[in-house]
Amino acid sequence: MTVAQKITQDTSSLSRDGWIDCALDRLAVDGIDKVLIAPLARELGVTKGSFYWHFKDRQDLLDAMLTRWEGVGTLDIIDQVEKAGGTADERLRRTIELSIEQVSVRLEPALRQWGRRDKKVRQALRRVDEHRLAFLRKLFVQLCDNEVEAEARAWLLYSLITGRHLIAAKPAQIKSKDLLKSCLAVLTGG
Amino acid sequence: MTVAQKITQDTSSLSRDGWIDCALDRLAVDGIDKVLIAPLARELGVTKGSFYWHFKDRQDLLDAMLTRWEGVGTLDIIDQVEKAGGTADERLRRTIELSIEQVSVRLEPALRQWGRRDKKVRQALRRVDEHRLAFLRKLFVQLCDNEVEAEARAWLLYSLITGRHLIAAKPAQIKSKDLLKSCLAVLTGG
DNA sequence: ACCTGAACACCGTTCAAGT
DNA sequence: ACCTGAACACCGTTCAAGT
Repeated sequence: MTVAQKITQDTSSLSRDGWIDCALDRLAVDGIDKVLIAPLARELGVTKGSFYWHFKDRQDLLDAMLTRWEGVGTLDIIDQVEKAGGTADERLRRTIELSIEQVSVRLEPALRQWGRRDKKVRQALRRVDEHRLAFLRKLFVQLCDNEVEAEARAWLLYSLITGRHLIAAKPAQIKSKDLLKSCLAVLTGG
Repeated sequence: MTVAQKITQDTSSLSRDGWIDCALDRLAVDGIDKVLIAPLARELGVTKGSFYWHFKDRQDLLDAMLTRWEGVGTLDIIDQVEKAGGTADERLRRTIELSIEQVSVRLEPALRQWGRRDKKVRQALRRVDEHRLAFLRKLFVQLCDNEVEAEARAWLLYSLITGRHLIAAKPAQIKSKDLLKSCLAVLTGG
Protein backbone atom coordinates (compact mmCIF):
# COMPACT_ATOMS: atom_id res chain seq x y z
CA MET A 1 0.00 0.00 0.00
CA THR A 2 1.41 3.41 -0.97
CA VAL A 3 1.44 6.36 1.38
CA ALA A 4 -1.14 8.15 -0.76
CA GLN A 5 -3.45 5.15 -0.56
CA LYS A 6 -2.95 4.92 3.19
CA ILE A 7 -3.76 8.59 3.69
CA THR A 8 -6.81 8.25 1.49
CA GLN A 9 -7.95 5.17 3.35
CA ASP A 10 -7.40 6.84 6.72
CA THR A 11 -9.46 9.80 5.62
CA SER A 12 -12.19 7.52 4.34
CA SER A 13 -12.22 5.53 7.53
CA LEU A 14 -12.25 8.74 9.55
CA SER A 15 -15.32 9.76 7.63
CA ARG A 16 -16.92 6.38 8.36
CA ASP A 17 -16.03 6.85 12.01
CA GLY A 18 -17.63 10.28 11.91
CA TRP A 19 -20.93 8.75 10.86
CA ILE A 20 -20.58 6.04 13.52
CA ASP A 21 -19.81 8.54 16.32
CA CYS A 22 -22.77 10.64 15.34
CA ALA A 23 -25.02 7.57 15.14
CA LEU A 24 -23.95 6.27 18.58
CA ASP A 25 -24.78 9.66 20.11
CA ARG A 26 -28.19 9.50 18.53
CA LEU A 27 -28.70 5.90 19.71
CA ALA A 28 -27.89 6.85 23.30
CA VAL A 29 -30.29 9.79 23.29
CA ASP A 30 -33.23 8.59 21.22
CA GLY A 31 -32.92 4.86 20.57
CA ILE A 32 -32.02 2.89 17.47
CA ASP A 33 -35.13 3.85 15.50
CA LYS A 34 -34.09 7.48 15.58
CA VAL A 35 -30.75 6.69 13.99
CA LEU A 36 -31.83 8.04 10.60
CA ILE A 37 -29.62 8.78 7.63
CA ALA A 38 -31.16 12.11 6.58
CA PRO A 39 -30.91 13.83 9.99
CA LEU A 40 -27.38 12.48 10.50
CA ALA A 41 -26.41 13.81 7.06
CA ARG A 42 -27.76 17.25 7.96
CA GLU A 43 -25.81 17.19 11.22
CA LEU A 44 -22.63 16.26 9.32
CA GLY A 45 -23.26 18.83 6.60
CA VAL A 46 -23.40 16.41 3.67
CA THR A 47 -26.15 14.94 1.49
CA LYS A 48 -27.70 11.55 2.18
CA GLY A 49 -26.15 10.31 -1.05
CA SER A 50 -22.70 10.57 0.48
CA PHE A 51 -23.72 8.12 3.19
CA TYR A 52 -23.98 5.41 0.57
CA TRP A 53 -20.37 5.81 -0.40
CA HIS A 54 -19.23 4.83 3.11
CA PHE A 55 -21.98 2.31 3.92
CA LYS A 56 -23.86 -0.29 1.92
CA ASP A 57 -27.13 0.64 3.61
CA ARG A 58 -28.57 1.62 7.00
CA GLN A 59 -27.97 -1.91 8.35
CA ASP A 60 -24.28 -1.59 7.48
CA LEU A 61 -24.11 1.48 9.74
CA LEU A 62 -25.93 -0.36 12.55
CA ASP A 63 -23.49 -3.28 12.28
CA ALA A 64 -20.54 -0.88 12.46
CA MET A 65 -22.04 0.80 15.54
CA LEU A 66 -22.32 -2.57 17.29
CA THR A 67 -18.75 -3.54 16.44
CA ARG A 68 -17.51 -0.22 17.76
CA TRP A 69 -19.47 -0.64 21.01
CA GLU A 70 -18.18 -4.14 21.62
CA GLY A 71 -14.63 -3.06 20.82
CA VAL A 72 -14.45 -0.18 23.29
CA GLY A 73 -15.99 0.70 26.60
CA THR A 74 -17.36 -2.66 27.62
CA LEU A 75 -14.48 -4.32 29.44
CA ASP A 76 -12.96 -1.22 31.00
CA ILE A 77 -14.49 -1.59 34.45
CA ILE A 78 -13.43 -5.19 35.01
CA ASP A 79 -9.91 -4.42 33.79
CA GLN A 80 -9.63 -1.42 36.10
CA VAL A 81 -10.90 -3.37 39.10
CA GLU A 82 -8.59 -6.31 38.47
CA LYS A 83 -5.59 -4.03 38.04
CA ALA A 84 -6.31 -2.28 41.36
CA GLY A 85 -6.45 -5.63 43.18
CA GLY A 86 -7.72 -6.02 46.77
CA THR A 87 -10.11 -8.40 48.51
CA ALA A 88 -13.34 -9.64 46.92
CA ASP A 89 -15.23 -7.15 49.05
CA GLU A 90 -13.06 -4.24 47.93
CA ARG A 91 -13.32 -5.32 44.29
CA LEU A 92 -17.12 -5.41 44.48
CA ARG A 93 -17.20 -1.95 46.04
CA ARG A 94 -14.90 -0.62 43.31
CA THR A 95 -17.07 -2.23 40.65
CA ILE A 96 -20.22 -0.43 41.72
CA GLU A 97 -18.38 2.86 42.20
CA LEU A 98 -17.13 2.67 38.61
CA SER A 99 -20.60 1.62 37.42
CA ILE A 100 -22.03 4.81 38.87
CA GLU A 101 -19.39 7.03 37.26
CA GLN A 102 -19.75 5.25 33.93
CA VAL A 103 -20.50 7.60 31.05
CA SER A 104 -22.45 5.20 28.85
CA VAL A 105 -25.45 5.25 31.19
CA ARG A 106 -27.68 6.12 28.26
CA LEU A 107 -25.98 4.11 25.54
CA GLU A 108 -26.18 0.69 27.09
CA PRO A 109 -29.91 0.66 27.94
CA ALA A 110 -30.64 1.84 24.41
CA LEU A 111 -28.50 -0.99 23.11
CA ARG A 112 -30.33 -3.52 25.31
CA GLN A 113 -33.68 -2.42 23.94
CA TRP A 114 -32.27 -2.69 20.44
CA GLY A 115 -31.12 -6.21 21.34
CA ARG A 116 -34.70 -7.31 21.96
CA ARG A 117 -35.30 -7.08 18.21
CA ASP A 118 -31.89 -7.81 16.69
CA LYS A 119 -30.16 -11.15 17.02
CA LYS A 120 -26.63 -9.86 16.33
CA VAL A 121 -27.04 -7.24 19.04
CA ARG A 122 -28.35 -9.87 21.43
CA GLN A 123 -25.30 -12.05 20.75
CA ALA A 124 -22.90 -9.18 21.38
CA LEU A 125 -24.72 -8.36 24.59
CA ARG A 126 -24.61 -11.99 25.66
CA ARG A 127 -20.82 -12.06 25.31
CA VAL A 128 -20.50 -8.91 27.44
CA ASP A 129 -23.09 -9.99 30.03
CA GLU A 130 -21.55 -13.43 30.45
CA HIS A 131 -18.13 -11.93 30.96
CA ARG A 132 -19.41 -9.50 33.59
CA LEU A 133 -21.57 -12.08 35.38
CA ALA A 134 -18.66 -14.53 35.51
CA PHE A 135 -16.55 -11.80 37.09
CA LEU A 136 -19.17 -11.02 39.75
CA ARG A 137 -19.82 -14.72 40.39
CA LYS A 138 -16.13 -15.32 40.99
CA LEU A 139 -16.04 -12.55 43.62
CA PHE A 140 -19.18 -13.76 45.41
CA VAL A 141 -17.88 -17.33 45.50
CA GLN A 142 -14.97 -16.06 47.58
CA LEU A 143 -17.46 -14.56 50.05
CA CYS A 144 -20.08 -17.28 50.42
CA ASP A 145 -18.28 -20.38 49.12
CA ASN A 146 -21.39 -21.68 47.35
CA GLU A 147 -21.68 -21.68 43.56
CA VAL A 148 -25.47 -21.47 43.36
CA GLU A 149 -25.73 -18.72 45.95
CA ALA A 150 -22.88 -16.80 44.30
CA GLU A 151 -24.68 -16.99 40.97
CA ALA A 152 -27.91 -15.68 42.52
CA ARG A 153 -26.05 -12.79 44.18
CA ALA A 154 -24.26 -11.97 40.93
CA TRP A 155 -27.58 -11.83 39.04
CA LEU A 156 -29.20 -9.69 41.73
CA LEU A 157 -26.35 -7.17 41.65
CA TYR A 158 -26.04 -7.18 37.87
CA SER A 159 -29.79 -6.74 37.40
CA LEU A 160 -29.66 -3.76 39.72
CA ILE A 161 -26.67 -2.18 37.96
CA THR A 162 -28.11 -2.62 34.48
CA GLY A 163 -31.79 -2.23 35.28
CA ARG A 164 -32.03 0.52 37.90
CA HIS A 165 -32.29 3.28 35.29
CA LEU A 166 -35.43 1.71 33.87
CA ILE A 167 -37.23 1.91 37.22
CA ALA A 168 -38.94 5.28 37.46
CA ALA A 169 -39.36 5.40 41.26
CA LYS A 170 -36.91 6.91 43.74
CA PRO A 171 -35.91 4.98 46.87
CA ALA A 172 -37.79 6.17 49.96
CA GLN A 173 -35.41 5.32 52.81
CA ILE A 174 -32.10 5.61 50.97
CA LYS A 175 -30.48 8.41 48.98
CA SER A 176 -30.37 7.56 45.27
CA LYS A 177 -26.60 7.69 45.15
CA ASP A 178 -26.31 5.27 48.10
CA LEU A 179 -28.72 2.69 46.71
CA LEU A 180 -26.09 0.50 45.07
CA LYS A 181 -23.90 0.62 48.15
CA SER A 182 -26.76 -0.36 50.48
CA CYS A 183 -27.76 -3.20 48.17
CA LEU A 184 -24.20 -4.46 47.97
CA ALA A 185 -24.07 -4.44 51.78
CA VAL A 186 -27.13 -6.73 51.83
CA LEU A 187 -25.49 -9.07 49.30
CA THR A 188 -22.10 -9.27 51.03
CA GLY A 189 -23.23 -9.08 54.65
CA GLY A 190 -25.90 -11.83 54.46
CA MET B 1 -77.93 10.30 26.42
CA THR B 2 -80.24 8.35 24.10
CA VAL B 3 -79.79 4.68 23.34
CA ALA B 4 -78.83 5.52 19.78
CA GLN B 5 -76.18 7.94 20.98
CA LYS B 6 -74.88 5.34 23.41
CA ILE B 7 -74.71 2.69 20.72
CA THR B 8 -72.96 5.10 18.38
CA GLN B 9 -70.49 6.09 21.05
CA ASP B 10 -69.84 2.47 21.99
CA THR B 11 -69.12 1.62 18.38
CA SER B 12 -66.84 4.60 17.99
CA SER B 13 -65.03 3.77 21.19
CA LEU B 14 -64.75 0.14 20.09
CA SER B 15 -63.08 1.35 16.93
CA ARG B 16 -60.75 3.54 18.96
CA ASP B 17 -60.04 0.53 21.17
CA GLY B 18 -59.31 -1.52 18.06
CA TRP B 19 -56.56 0.88 17.07
CA ILE B 20 -55.22 0.90 20.65
CA ASP B 21 -55.17 -2.92 20.92
CA CYS B 22 -53.36 -3.17 17.62
CA ALA B 23 -50.90 -0.46 18.64
CA LEU B 24 -50.13 -2.11 22.01
CA ASP B 25 -49.37 -5.39 20.24
CA ARG B 26 -46.99 -3.56 17.95
CA LEU B 27 -45.39 -1.75 20.91
CA ALA B 28 -44.76 -5.05 22.71
CA VAL B 29 -43.17 -6.66 19.66
CA ASP B 30 -41.23 -3.86 17.99
CA GLY B 31 -41.09 -0.84 20.32
CA ILE B 32 -42.82 2.51 20.25
CA ASP B 33 -41.10 3.76 17.11
CA LYS B 34 -42.66 0.96 15.09
CA VAL B 35 -46.16 1.98 16.13
CA LEU B 36 -46.88 3.55 12.74
CA ILE B 37 -50.24 4.65 11.42
CA ALA B 38 -49.95 3.34 7.87
CA PRO B 39 -49.03 -0.27 8.80
CA LEU B 40 -51.70 -0.32 11.54
CA ALA B 41 -54.27 0.94 9.03
CA ARG B 42 -53.34 -1.84 6.61
CA GLU B 43 -53.65 -4.41 9.41
CA LEU B 44 -57.10 -3.05 10.29
CA GLY B 45 -58.19 -2.87 6.66
CA VAL B 46 -58.87 0.88 6.52
CA THR B 47 -57.10 3.90 5.08
CA LYS B 48 -54.79 6.10 7.15
CA GLY B 49 -57.32 8.91 6.77
CA SER B 50 -59.77 7.06 8.97
CA PHE B 51 -57.24 7.08 11.80
CA TYR B 52 -57.60 10.85 12.02
CA TRP B 53 -61.30 10.57 12.72
CA HIS B 54 -60.63 8.64 15.95
CA PHE B 55 -57.39 10.36 16.96
CA LYS B 56 -56.09 13.89 16.76
CA ASP B 57 -52.65 12.68 15.71
CA ARG B 58 -50.11 9.95 16.44
CA GLN B 59 -49.41 11.40 19.89
CA ASP B 60 -53.10 11.08 20.74
CA LEU B 61 -52.85 7.34 20.05
CA LEU B 62 -49.71 7.05 22.17
CA ASP B 63 -51.45 8.83 25.07
CA ALA B 64 -54.42 6.49 24.79
CA MET B 65 -52.09 3.48 24.82
CA LEU B 66 -50.47 4.70 28.03
CA THR B 67 -53.83 5.30 29.72
CA ARG B 68 -54.96 1.82 28.76
CA TRP B 69 -51.76 0.26 30.11
CA GLU B 70 -52.01 2.05 33.44
CA GLY B 71 -55.71 1.18 33.72
CA VAL B 72 -55.35 -2.57 33.25
CA GLY B 73 -52.75 -5.20 33.94
CA THR B 74 -50.48 -3.30 36.29
CA LEU B 75 -52.00 -3.91 39.72
CA ASP B 76 -53.23 -7.44 39.14
CA ILE B 77 -50.35 -9.27 40.77
CA ILE B 78 -50.39 -7.32 44.02
CA ASP B 79 -54.16 -7.68 44.28
CA GLN B 80 -53.97 -11.42 43.70
CA VAL B 81 -51.21 -11.90 46.24
CA GLU B 82 -52.97 -9.82 48.90
CA LYS B 83 -56.23 -11.69 48.35
CA ALA B 84 -54.52 -15.05 48.79
CA GLY B 85 -53.00 -13.96 52.13
CA GLY B 86 -50.26 -15.92 53.93
CA THR B 87 -46.95 -15.02 55.56
CA ALA B 88 -44.56 -12.43 54.10
CA ASP B 89 -42.43 -15.30 52.83
CA GLU B 90 -45.36 -16.96 51.10
CA ARG B 91 -46.48 -13.64 49.59
CA LEU B 92 -43.03 -13.01 48.14
CA ARG B 93 -42.93 -16.49 46.63
CA ARG B 94 -46.38 -15.96 45.10
CA THR B 95 -45.28 -12.59 43.72
CA ILE B 96 -42.38 -14.02 41.76
CA GLU B 97 -44.42 -16.99 40.57
CA LEU B 98 -47.02 -14.63 39.14
CA SER B 99 -44.27 -12.42 37.67
CA ILE B 100 -42.97 -15.40 35.71
CA GLU B 101 -46.42 -16.35 34.39
CA GLN B 102 -47.21 -12.73 33.48
CA VAL B 103 -48.16 -12.26 29.85
CA SER B 104 -46.91 -8.70 29.40
CA VAL B 105 -43.28 -9.80 29.47
CA ARG B 106 -42.68 -7.98 26.22
CA LEU B 107 -44.97 -5.00 26.72
CA GLU B 108 -43.50 -3.61 29.90
CA PRO B 109 -39.83 -3.49 28.83
CA ALA B 110 -40.90 -1.75 25.63
CA LEU B 111 -42.83 0.73 27.74
CA ARG B 112 -39.82 1.32 29.98
CA GLN B 113 -37.63 2.09 27.02
CA TRP B 114 -40.32 4.44 25.72
CA GLY B 115 -40.30 6.09 29.16
CA ARG B 116 -36.68 7.09 28.73
CA ARG B 117 -37.78 9.62 26.11
CA ASP B 118 -41.31 10.55 27.20
CA LYS B 119 -42.10 12.35 30.43
CA LYS B 120 -45.75 11.26 30.64
CA VAL B 121 -44.70 7.63 30.26
CA ARG B 122 -42.05 8.09 32.91
CA GLN B 123 -44.63 9.52 35.32
CA ALA B 124 -47.03 6.64 34.74
CA LEU B 125 -44.19 4.18 35.28
CA ARG B 126 -43.19 5.97 38.47
CA ARG B 127 -46.67 5.54 39.93
CA VAL B 128 -46.64 1.82 39.14
CA ASP B 129 -43.04 1.27 40.28
CA GLU B 130 -43.59 3.10 43.57
CA HIS B 131 -46.68 1.07 44.29
CA ARG B 132 -44.88 -2.20 43.61
CA LEU B 133 -41.72 -1.24 45.51
CA ALA B 134 -43.78 -0.16 48.54
CA PHE B 135 -45.49 -3.54 48.45
CA LEU B 136 -42.18 -5.45 48.37
CA ARG B 137 -40.64 -3.19 51.03
CA LYS B 138 -43.55 -3.88 53.35
CA LEU B 139 -43.01 -7.63 53.02
CA PHE B 140 -39.25 -7.44 53.57
CA VAL B 141 -39.69 -5.26 56.64
CA GLN B 142 -41.62 -8.12 58.20
CA LEU B 143 -38.65 -10.40 57.55
CA CYS B 144 -35.65 -8.28 58.52
CA ASP B 145 -37.22 -5.55 60.70
CA ASN B 146 -34.98 -2.84 59.23
CA GLU B 147 -36.34 -0.16 56.87
CA VAL B 148 -33.11 0.54 55.00
CA GLU B 149 -32.29 -3.12 54.51
CA ALA B 150 -35.87 -3.85 53.44
CA GLU B 151 -35.67 -1.09 50.85
CA ALA B 152 -32.39 -2.46 49.50
CA ARG B 153 -33.87 -5.97 49.25
CA ALA B 154 -37.00 -4.65 47.54
CA TRP B 155 -34.88 -2.83 44.93
CA LEU B 156 -32.71 -5.87 44.34
CA LEU B 157 -35.72 -8.11 43.76
CA TYR B 158 -37.61 -5.56 41.68
CA SER B 159 -34.56 -4.85 39.51
CA LEU B 160 -34.25 -8.56 38.88
CA ILE B 161 -37.95 -8.98 38.03
CA THR B 162 -38.06 -6.01 35.67
CA GLY B 163 -34.52 -6.16 34.31
CA ARG B 164 -33.72 -9.84 33.86
CA HIS B 165 -35.10 -9.92 30.31
CA LEU B 166 -32.63 -7.27 29.21
CA ILE B 167 -29.66 -9.39 30.25
CA ALA B 168 -28.68 -11.59 27.35
CA ALA B 169 -26.71 -14.22 29.30
CA LYS B 170 -28.11 -17.43 30.76
CA PRO B 171 -27.30 -18.45 34.34
CA ALA B 172 -24.55 -21.06 34.51
CA GLN B 173 -25.27 -22.88 37.79
CA ILE B 174 -29.06 -22.43 37.90
CA LYS B 175 -31.86 -23.31 35.50
CA SER B 176 -33.35 -20.17 33.97
CA LYS B 177 -36.78 -20.86 35.42
CA ASP B 178 -35.34 -21.28 38.94
CA LEU B 179 -33.30 -18.07 38.88
CA LEU B 180 -35.92 -15.89 40.56
CA LYS B 181 -36.58 -18.53 43.22
CA SER B 182 -32.87 -18.92 44.05
CA CYS B 183 -32.44 -15.16 44.24
CA LEU B 184 -35.44 -14.78 46.49
CA ALA B 185 -33.94 -17.45 48.77
CA VAL B 186 -30.79 -15.31 49.07
CA LEU B 187 -32.87 -12.24 49.91
CA THR B 188 -35.10 -13.91 52.51
CA GLY B 189 -32.57 -16.34 53.99
CA GLY B 190 -29.83 -13.76 54.67
C1' DA C 1 -12.12 8.60 -4.11
C1' DC C 2 -15.87 11.04 -2.59
C1' DC C 3 -19.90 13.71 -3.14
C1' DT C 4 -24.25 15.90 -5.35
C1' DG C 5 -28.93 15.82 -7.23
C1' DA C 6 -32.73 13.75 -8.90
C1' DA C 7 -35.69 9.93 -8.72
C1' DC C 8 -38.93 6.56 -6.40
C1' DA C 9 -41.43 4.21 -2.64
C1' DC C 10 -43.18 4.81 2.04
C1' DC C 11 -45.09 7.28 6.35
C1' DG C 12 -47.44 11.35 8.97
C1' DT C 13 -50.79 14.75 8.50
C1' DT C 14 -54.51 17.55 6.43
C1' DC C 15 -58.71 18.19 4.24
C1' DA C 16 -62.29 18.24 0.86
C1' DA C 17 -65.47 15.03 -0.61
C1' DG C 18 -68.27 11.03 -0.18
C1' DT C 19 -71.92 7.78 2.31
C1' DA D 1 -70.73 9.60 12.19
C1' DC D 2 -67.19 7.55 9.80
C1' DC D 3 -64.37 6.81 5.91
C1' DT D 4 -61.86 7.59 1.24
C1' DG D 5 -58.52 9.80 -1.81
C1' DA D 6 -55.49 13.08 -3.01
C1' DA D 7 -52.06 16.19 -1.57
C1' DC D 8 -47.60 17.57 0.70
C1' DA D 9 -43.33 17.09 3.47
C1' DC D 10 -39.91 13.79 5.04
C1' DC D 11 -36.83 9.45 5.06
C1' DG D 12 -34.37 5.23 2.78
C1' DT D 13 -32.22 3.80 -1.27
C1' DT D 14 -30.36 3.95 -6.01
C1' DC D 15 -27.70 5.80 -9.53
C1' DA D 16 -26.00 8.76 -13.09
C1' DA D 17 -23.25 12.61 -13.09
C1' DG D 18 -19.86 15.66 -11.29
C1' DT D 19 -14.96 16.91 -9.18
